[in-house]
Amino acid sequence: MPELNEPQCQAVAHTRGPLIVFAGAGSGKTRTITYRIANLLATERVPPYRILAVTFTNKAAGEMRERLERLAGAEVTRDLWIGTFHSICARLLRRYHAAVGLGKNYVIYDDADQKALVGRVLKDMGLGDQAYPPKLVLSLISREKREGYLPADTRRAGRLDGTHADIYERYQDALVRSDAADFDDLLLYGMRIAESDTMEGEELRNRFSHVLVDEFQDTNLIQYRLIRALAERTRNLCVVGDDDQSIYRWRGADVRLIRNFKHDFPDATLIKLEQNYRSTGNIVAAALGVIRNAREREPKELWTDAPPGERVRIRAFLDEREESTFVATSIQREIARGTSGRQIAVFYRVHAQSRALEEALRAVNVPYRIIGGMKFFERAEVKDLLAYLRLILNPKSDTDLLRIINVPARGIGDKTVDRLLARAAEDTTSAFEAIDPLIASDELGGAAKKKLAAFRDMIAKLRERADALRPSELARRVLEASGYEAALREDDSAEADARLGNLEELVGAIAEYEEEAEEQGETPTLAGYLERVSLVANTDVEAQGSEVSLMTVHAAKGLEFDTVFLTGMEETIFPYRGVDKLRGDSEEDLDEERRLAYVAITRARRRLVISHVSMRQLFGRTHWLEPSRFLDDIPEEVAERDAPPRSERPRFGGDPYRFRAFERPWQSRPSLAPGTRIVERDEPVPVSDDWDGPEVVLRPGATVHHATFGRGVVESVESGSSPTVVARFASVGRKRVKAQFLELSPHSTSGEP
DNA sequence: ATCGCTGGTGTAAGG
DNA sequence: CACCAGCGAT
Repeated sequence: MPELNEPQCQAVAHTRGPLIVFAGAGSGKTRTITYRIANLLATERVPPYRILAVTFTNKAAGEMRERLERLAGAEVTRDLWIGTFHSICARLLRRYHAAVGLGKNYVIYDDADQKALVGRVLKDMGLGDQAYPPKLVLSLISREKREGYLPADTRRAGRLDGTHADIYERYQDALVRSDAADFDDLLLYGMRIAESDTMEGEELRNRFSHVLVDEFQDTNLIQYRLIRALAERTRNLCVVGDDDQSIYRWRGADVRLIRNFKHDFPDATLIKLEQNYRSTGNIVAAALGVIRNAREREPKELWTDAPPGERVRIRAFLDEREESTFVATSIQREIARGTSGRQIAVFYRVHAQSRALEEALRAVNVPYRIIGGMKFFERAEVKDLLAYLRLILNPKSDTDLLRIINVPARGIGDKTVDRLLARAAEDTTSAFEAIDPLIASDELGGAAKKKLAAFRDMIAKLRERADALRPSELARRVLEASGYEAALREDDSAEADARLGNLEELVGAIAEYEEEAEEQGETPTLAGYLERVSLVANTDVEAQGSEVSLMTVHAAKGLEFDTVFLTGMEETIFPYRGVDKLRGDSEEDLDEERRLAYVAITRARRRLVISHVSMRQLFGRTHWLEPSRFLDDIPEEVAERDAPPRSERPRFGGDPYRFRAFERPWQSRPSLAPGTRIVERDEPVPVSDDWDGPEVVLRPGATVHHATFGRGVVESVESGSSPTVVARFASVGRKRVKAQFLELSPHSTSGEP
């Protein structure tokens, strides 16, 4: 295998027994994995259906399948088991659903469904939102599940206080009665079956001869137990990952699993892929500078043969508008020089940062795509149609029924719904099943009975047709029969138009699924489509044509681009410091932020531009922010900076803002202190020069605030060592004041209102 | 039953 | 700032 280096070859050639591969960023990991599977198929003659490969995203699964198709042919790859933990488990549960008490047509509840469900449980129990915030409750429940505890286990182990244990139990009961599973259930159920002493468990443990897990550093305990059980018999378990890129601790991933793999499998072969083929020397050096300071690391060192390339650019701006404009115009310039937008990405730590970037890109007509963020499948109308479809398939799903029973409005109000739920609770049935008995009772008025019956008949009728119709056709009938489409057509707002468009798109997507399924020789089914929809991540889409990609750093994992803009490199943003007091900034949290920065940097092939701002609008308030500490870890010789590292820079305002920003972010609005250079410029992009202090753009038209005079508008500026402005104040008229006594109002530099 | 307002509240990352 | 629950008005 001439295209592989020595350790890569070893990994490919390894066919028996446990194997752990530490694969550094850009070390040819995907190539190695695909070759290894191809080798198992071709040389070892392992039947494809005996190989299981777990990837982190559906997209990664698709890419791996494609690559293997080229190496081994489509007939072979079709039978391989490749997918995310969740999709693999969903697939297993299609077969083994009865073993965990699920029905054949069980539905998968997403976050919103979970929230609705737990909300109902809390209401039933008479618990207030303040004492038991649904989000917190759900995170506790999720933690229990991720550590393998169902309600009875939690209670036995005394892991939660009585009330929380009760909530958990009720919540889980409701799920079971709805014939539904949440994301954690998929994994937990899969693991339980795989470990169980039953026929099904036995069958599962004998099913695969080779198990491979990619991105193993982001695996949680349940996932680990699952694959360990699946590989138990042959012990042909290969895990691939990089502890330096472990960034999902918050959702239960345990980096110790990769670090301690050798404890569980002492005979495991250990291979390290340390040569980076992706990035320039300077980018690799920058990444190493940042990750070197992580406290715990598996000993290894990324290196490269590549020439240094250009320096990593570090740019400072006043606010996110300037930053975004700079990013947008830089991209525009780069595209003008011939780079495809598809080779360019903009990263940010939190979704909220995307807004300013979008505006700036739109202003210069650069096409872009947001990866992740508000998802298509989270739109109300899309969820509504899917809820109809799910209810048709699974009448027990109360969450779906409650979502659409009065959408569009059909005169079934809260009172009626409450009675329906009460009846369902009394009979321990689903809400749908409670419709008939409720109508038969005398609890309702004639009008309500009629409307309920009409709803029941509509769903029942659709259900009768469900098997005979193609899913996309059924979806169309739903829109018709429910009056949903008609209601939107009535409404002539642009919003209603957009919703109709989205519904059309959804029907189109279902039709697309049908074609794909048929191509693979499968029968398209509603259940099949719904499962797929539940499991696609919003990050699974990619940019098309010449679109620039915008995404969070988390979504960037596993991707690479010629040019990367890493924005918002400020303390509080990156490393992120929530206003949430429960989550402090433990060393572990900080380490994970550091690894996240490492992931971001290592995505870039040729050019890396890092930016940070002095003030940023967050949660509706202006925050004054310090440059990220991670910038200090990038070696001087590989960087080209606007401003010197924090340690060498005088603090302006005199106070340690980073600290203040953390404690009371929105109250720390320092004035423009001495040492701040005031510049007058029309060009919104600061240029780097020999200035080594903070820089603020202040020009006529800017709105400022003075402690005594209040709000004012700048008329002229005199820059210099003691910058002074003439401003007109609402209270006292025109005054000449030193800039250090002024506060700058957000966005005032634009000169717009 | 539905609309529309307001005031209080929360504000990371994703399968 | 954006969202939503809760409320009063229609």
